[in-house]
Amino acid sequence: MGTKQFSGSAEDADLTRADSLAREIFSDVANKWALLIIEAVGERTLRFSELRDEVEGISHKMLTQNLRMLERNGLVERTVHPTVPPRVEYALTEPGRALRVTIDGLCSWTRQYLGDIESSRRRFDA
Amino acid sequence: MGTKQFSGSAEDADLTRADSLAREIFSDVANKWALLIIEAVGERTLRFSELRDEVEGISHKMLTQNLRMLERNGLVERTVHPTVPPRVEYALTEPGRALRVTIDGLCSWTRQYLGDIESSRRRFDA
DNA sequence: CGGCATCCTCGGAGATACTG
DNA sequence: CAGTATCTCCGAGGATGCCG
Repeated sequence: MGTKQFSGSAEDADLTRADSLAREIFSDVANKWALLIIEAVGERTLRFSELRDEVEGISHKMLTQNLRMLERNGLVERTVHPTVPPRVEYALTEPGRALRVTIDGLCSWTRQYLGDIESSRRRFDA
Repeated sequence: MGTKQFSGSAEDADLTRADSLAREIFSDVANKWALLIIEAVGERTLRFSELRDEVEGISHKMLTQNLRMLERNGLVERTVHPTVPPRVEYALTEPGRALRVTIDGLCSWTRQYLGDIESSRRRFDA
């Protein structure tokens, strides 16, 4: 990205480092599955299998991959209960909850403009 | 997605239709390049080549593809000036500007939690 | 049950070149 | 300058199977 999105005032020190990090995070987060997972977890605490049911159409593999990534970035917290069978639970962290607020905005936006978009599509496809 | 994100109260009539449309739109929009392009356009009116410079790392092809998609959904408006050489300009529509507000939120979020995320990553990678 | 590894494929995405 | 088309290739992502 052009840098304008992320760099604030900045002493210009290693602005580029921070900026490339920002781009990296943005790429992680600005992806369909990641957003849907965060939205799905919400304020609750869900098991792996519950999440898979919740996030429609996601594969086992994609779910694990994205959960790992989100855990790595500190957006979800993973708790393993050493029972048998194993029980693993996921919940949003504070940064995760903060992110969810903006995702909620995205969802509202979708709902709000659903009609406009649909008709725009019809016009375009002609 | 689990439906809960998009369906409001809903008469249940063709809720599924609206819901699958919402999912489709979400997939279109919740992608790195689309978001970066919308953010790049902002309140301005940019030419194709300006956009390519603005959106760091995007290829000619990806830019056209995404611009078509955004135009189809009515998020950007494409204006062709019949000069020579041709001059094509892109600007956000009302829905596009509304979407940009939430993207701004995403960018702020990234800036705000940059540090937390970086240290979380370091912890995880150990 | 949740996670990881392996295999395989299908299409996303870059490079290149041509038109208006 | 902007857009389209063709070719190619790499890797995202699905399916499957095996561990703890």
